This record gives sequence, structure tokens and C-alpha cells, in this order.
Amino acid sequence: MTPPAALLRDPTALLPRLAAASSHLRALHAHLLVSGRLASPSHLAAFLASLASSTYHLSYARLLLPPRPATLLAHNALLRALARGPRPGLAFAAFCDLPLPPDHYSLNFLVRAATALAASAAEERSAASSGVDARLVPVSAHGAAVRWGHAADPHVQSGVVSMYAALGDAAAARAAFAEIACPDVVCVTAMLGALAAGGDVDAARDVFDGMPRRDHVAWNAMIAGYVHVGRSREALRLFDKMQGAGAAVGEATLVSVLTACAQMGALDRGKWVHGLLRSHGMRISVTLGTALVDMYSKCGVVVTAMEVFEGMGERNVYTWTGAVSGLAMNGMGTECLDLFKRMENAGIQPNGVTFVAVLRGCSMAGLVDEGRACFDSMKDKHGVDPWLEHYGCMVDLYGRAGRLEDAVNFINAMPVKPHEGVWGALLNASRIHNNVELGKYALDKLLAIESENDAAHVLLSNIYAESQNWNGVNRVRGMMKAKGVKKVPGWSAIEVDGKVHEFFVGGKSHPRYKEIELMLAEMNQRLRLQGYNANTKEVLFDIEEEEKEGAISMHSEKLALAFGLIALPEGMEIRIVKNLRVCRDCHDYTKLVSKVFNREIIMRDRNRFHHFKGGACSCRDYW
DNA sequence: ATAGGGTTAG
Repeated sequence: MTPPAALLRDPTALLPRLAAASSHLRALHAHLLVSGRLASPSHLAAFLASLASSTYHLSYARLLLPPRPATLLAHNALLRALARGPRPGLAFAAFCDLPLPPDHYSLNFLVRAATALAASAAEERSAASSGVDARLVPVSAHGAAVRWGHAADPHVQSGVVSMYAALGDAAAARAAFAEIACPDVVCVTAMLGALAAGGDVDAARDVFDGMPRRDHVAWNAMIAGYVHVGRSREALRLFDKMQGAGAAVGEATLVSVLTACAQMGALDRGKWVHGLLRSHGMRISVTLGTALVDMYSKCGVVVTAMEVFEGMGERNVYTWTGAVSGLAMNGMGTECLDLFKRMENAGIQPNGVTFVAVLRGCSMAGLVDEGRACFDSMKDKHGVDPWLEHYGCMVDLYGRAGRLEDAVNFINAMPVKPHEGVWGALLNASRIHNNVELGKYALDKLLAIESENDAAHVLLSNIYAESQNWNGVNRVRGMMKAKGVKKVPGWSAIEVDGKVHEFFVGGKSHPRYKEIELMLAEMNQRLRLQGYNANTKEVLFDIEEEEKEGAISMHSEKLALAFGLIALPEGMEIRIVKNLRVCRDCHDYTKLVSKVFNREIIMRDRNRFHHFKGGACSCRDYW
């Protein structure tokens, strides 16, 4: 990577290697030298910037710096390139080597470098990427701004606030913001973004509401803040207000709106955005295209997602990962693997997130050997260190396929301590394959790490219920009561005419509840004629009613399903999004409804899609 | 002559 010291002493010796790397840079250098333009600070700065954008050419770029510059321009250009480059930590070294006192530009680039460093440290989960302590970097950049008297520069100020935000330190961002005498709209937006990034969207909203002037970026920041914490409904409501306020709607906003639609499974709204893009002749950028792929995937329309994907001129790792993940979610394991291979062939380096997606795809489709090969290739072929999530995926892969022994052996062979996700995967596998002993074992391990995991308790209870062990069910219920573990209430959502209706377990608050009740009665009757019997095995104990069948029929997806049958025209598929996993009974029930009512039903649960048609489900009853 | 806030995958 870095050229040997001998080459650094004699830059001309670098030229052949430079040529091998990129002949056009060498030609450009020669041209600039001969024409005398390298003496011009702006040309030199531009050339330095282009050199410094590659780590390989960096040392060469440094040699071109004028020894006694009359201006900081060339140095600042180098700082800027380093800050934007793959190793932003290098900007710190360059900053220390400045032969002149830094100006407000230099400080700005230093702060940007610190931001990039903080962001990459957060992403990589390791602070050692540049040999600089990632937690000290922002403080020292901020300190340098104060030390050199540029802390009052508005560009530096907003940079410092968003730097602390990138580090995830909202308190430090607040403190820095409090120091600003007259924060302008940019600084306020940076503060708003810092609060939102820290998860405190309500505080962000207060800042937003208090702004004397809001430009489109401020609107975007607030909308994105809601999306960030999953409050997509409020995001869309704010987007409506934004349009009412006459703010300019651009790409960034629409990306956030698409993400909100994806979260909610709001296909109509998502399609509306897509139509808007087309009617305005907007170019589908990588980001926008990725958001579209994600939206269609999360609404269960894989075909359109892939059409958008194939039509994109440029795709990055986000785009590919989004598409791979979309196929995985929809249970298309083979297609998912094929796309992953295409990604490899296209020379796009997969990362940890990509592997989570492929492994999940393999797991959903029961492709055990293929998944194992992917896992092994992570480190060997791609240099990606497995995260705990990947180990969890592997346990899931073996476990779902019924290879419980392999799953246990895999856990025992793990080089790191298993986390709750690993035991959770084993617990779920025990449920699928009715292994009470293993389930108890997994839950014990899990509770030792995280004693209040509601989903884990529910899983164990379901294992007991499957084997008619009502004492076991009661025991788990008692454990939850004693520990105060609350089950997350289930909800299902369905979009009708662009409006998303939400149903909660046993909820009767919908304005059309009377009709829904009638429809439920009709459904139950027609299903019973087909031999349906409420499956009372997996009774979730959020319902205290005695009558088990009655309780089960009130699960939120059934309410949503009944409403869909009433409110959506015949022949139109019913799309339901729910926050938890579908229970066995609702799954059986929905399969039958798809047959008896001759409706296609697409249900997104916490983990994946179920495409019901003609009495069968795309998950092949394997989830 | 160089610079700021908002956008994509689990």
C-alpha cells in the first residue's frame, strides 16, 4: 500500500509505479509541469486533491507541497482530500505538519475529518481504524478550532455540532451549540439533526417548531428524524405540512418519504412518490433508486423492486444489499444467492450487512450448505470479520433446517461468547422442531444475559403450548408476571386508498368495527366448512379471556384481514404489515382465507413476507 | 481560489 521509504526520497522513482496505477495522473503531472501551471496555487491544489484521493498516491502528493508556501491553499486542498478520503485520520498528521497557522478553512476540513473518523468508528465497531483514539479525535478537532481562534466561524460551528452528532454524543452537541452566540439556520438544523440522531425526536421537534425560518433542509432533517426512530406516520404527516408550507421538495426528502413508506408497508404512497419522480423527470440517483428498491421490497412487490434495480445506471453496496435483502425477506433464497454472486462478480465488496442478508436468505429457504459456504467466504474471500449477528444467522440456518445438533456444535465452536441473538435462534429452532429440552436450555442461557426479553418468554411458552404442556405455559406466564416482563402488544396495519389503518389485538375502536365483526363471523363460518378448527396450541397470553378460540380470532392480523376483505375491491390483493411474528393459527387461518375467498394475501411479519395464494404460503410453512 | 445542516441496505 504505502510506497517504501526509498521511493519517498526520490519521487521520480515513483513515476513508473504511478504509471502502472493510473497513467492519466502521470500525464497530467507532466503536462502541468511543462506548461508551468504547477506553479499556480489553484492548479497545484486541484492536482494535489486528485492525488490525495487515493491512499497510494498520497505520499507523492505530499512531496509536491511547496516547502515555503505563501498561501495555505495547497495545504488546505490536501487536508480536504484527506478528510474526504478513505483514511481521514491522515488529515490530523497533515494538520500538525502545517507550516503556517491554520485558517478557518483548515479547521473546517479538520472537523470534517474528525466527523468521518467518528462515523467510520461507529460503523466498524472498532476504534482502531487509523491508530487514533476515535473518542479523542472530535474533542481535539474542536479544541484546535478554539486554540486557533476559529470557533466562532459559522461553518466550523455547524461542523462541530454535527461532528458530535456523528459520534452519537448529543450532550456534547448541545454543549457546543449552547456556545454559539447567534446560531444561523444551518447550525440550528445541525442541532436538530444531532438530537434526532440521538433518538430524541421530540426534543428535535421542539427545536424545529422554535425555528424562526425553516428551509427545505430543516424540513428534511425533521422528517428524517421521525423515520430514523420508526415514527413513519409522523414523518408522512410532516411531509404533508411541508408541501403545504411550500418548501422545495427534493431528492433527500423523497428518499426519507420512501423510507417511511417502506417501514409502514404503504405501497400506494410509495408508488405515488415513484410516479412523482417520473412526472417531474427526476433522475433516479443511487440513493433514490436504493430507497425505491427498499420500498418495493418491504411492500412485498419484489418484481418491481428488481425492475427498478435492473434499471439503475449506478449501484453501490447499499443498492445491492438492499436488493439481496429484499429477496431474502420475500423468501426467494435461490434468487438471493444468485444476486449475491452477481454482486461479487460486479466487483462490489459486500460488507457485514450484506452477509446478514444473504445468510438470512439461505436460512429462509433452507439452503444450509450454501449458507455455510457464504459464512466461510466472509473472512476468507472478503476479509469481513463475522459479527455476533452472523453467528446468530448460522444457528438459525442449522436450527430451522432441523439440524439442531449442528446448531449446538456451531455454538460450542464459536470463538466469541454467544449473545442473546444466538440463543434466541436456538430457542426458535427448538419451537419449530418441538424440542422442549433444548428450548429450556436456550432460554436459560438467554435469560442469563437478558432477563427481560419478552419475545423469548413467548417463544418458550409456545413450545410448551405446542406439546399441550399447560403447566409449562403457566410457569412462563408466572415468570413474566414476577419479573414484570410485558409482551409487546401486537398490531397489524393495512393500507386502503392511501390511508393506513392500524389494528391492535382485540381492538374494537375502528369506525367500521361492526362490519368487521360481521365479516369475521362470516369468515369463521366459511372456514369451518372447510374443516378449520382454531389452533389453540399457540395461545399468546396477552389475552386474559377464558375462551381460547374467541381470543385467538381477535389477533390483529385477523381484524386487518377482515377489514381488507370489506374495504378492498374483489380481486385486489390484501397487504398486511404486522410488528410481531405470525402465530401458527393465524397463518393456517390466512392460508384458508386465501383459498376460500380467492384472494391473494401478502403479509409482512417481523422477519419476513408470507405470500398466501390458493391455500398455500410462500414460506412453505417454514418460518 | 477551498467550507456548513438534510437522503440509501440489517
